[in-house]
Amino acid sequence: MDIKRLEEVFRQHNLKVTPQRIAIYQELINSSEHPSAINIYERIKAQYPNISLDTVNRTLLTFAEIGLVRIVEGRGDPKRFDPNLHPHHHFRCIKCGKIIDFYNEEYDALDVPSTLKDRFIITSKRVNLEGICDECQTRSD
Amino acid sequence: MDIKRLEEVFRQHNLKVTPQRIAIYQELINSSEHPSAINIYERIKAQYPNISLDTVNRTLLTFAEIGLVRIVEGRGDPKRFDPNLHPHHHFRCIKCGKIIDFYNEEYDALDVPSTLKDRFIITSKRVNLEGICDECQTRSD
DNA sequence: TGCTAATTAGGAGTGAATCCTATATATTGC
DNA sequence: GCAATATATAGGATTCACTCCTAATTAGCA
Ligand SMILES: [Mn+2]
Ligand SMILES: [Mn+2]
Ligand SMILES: [Zn+2]
Ligand SMILES: [Zn+2]
Repeated sequence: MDIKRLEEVFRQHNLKVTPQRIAIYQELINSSEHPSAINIYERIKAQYPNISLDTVNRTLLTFAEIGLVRIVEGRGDPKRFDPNLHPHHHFRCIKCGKIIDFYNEEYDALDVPSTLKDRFIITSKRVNLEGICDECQTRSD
Repeated sequence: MDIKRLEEVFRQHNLKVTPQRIAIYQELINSSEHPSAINIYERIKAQYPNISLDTVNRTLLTFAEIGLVRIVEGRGDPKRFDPNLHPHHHFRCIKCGKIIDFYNEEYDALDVPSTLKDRFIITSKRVNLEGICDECQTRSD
């Protein structure tokens, strides 16, 4: 998503176009490891030495609210953010915490059981795999 | 799982059989809403007024390590624990945080893509649905 | 029954997230 | 462009969920 389009999205949601918001989004799409708010905060300080963690965090949560990013599913540790809105799934390493995207049409096409569809509004369906990544297997040999 | 079997499991893992461990496990299987450590702590204080949160938390994490419970996947808020080890999946309400079990053989039978199987050791495969539960739909009408 | 290593209670410490509020700024209407 | 104003931000305080520390307790074993 280019900046023009990003600014449009902000305006569509009555969010002011601020340099901080743009920088935070850019930092997020420039990283592929599903960073946390603090990751983004540390990196963005090079550009904006005075930015506050609260701004980064609040902004990322706002992005999640308007559907511009997703919060990755995990097991209770710091929230990690994902700017990739294409249907995809995750593998998470239980040793090092790395989260790797993968694409799979069978998973995308899974039906939601009608007992659930009838009772709930389903807004997200993801397959999450966990295990030990290649690097961690080597490391612990 | 009855207490006899639970004590066996503890011993198999060289964990001492303590009343706290048993009480924490019982409290967990008596609840179906995937409670957090603090939920369990609050409830168990009726029985053990002096139990510490650290004990509850440490014990639940130990249980997770030996595979006696699972930590539910969520979006970064307090860890929630699940004593149900049968293959099953979760629907989580994004409004009230309720987590509901469901069983689905199609989901259980999903193949892991070989590109992942070759590279990683897969220890868990779950389908997570999110959305708005029936009660929250009514409430916000 | 006594020894020893594991476990616990309770308090301190940590780190992420959130709240508070004075200041700054993007947007709107002139 | 300029002023008005509603929104957003910085920075510090606070909250909350853990996590660590250590002395006292206890389970398991000889
Ligand atoms: Mn992703
Ligand atoms: Mn469950
Ligand atoms: Zn790893
Ligand atoms: Zn709900």
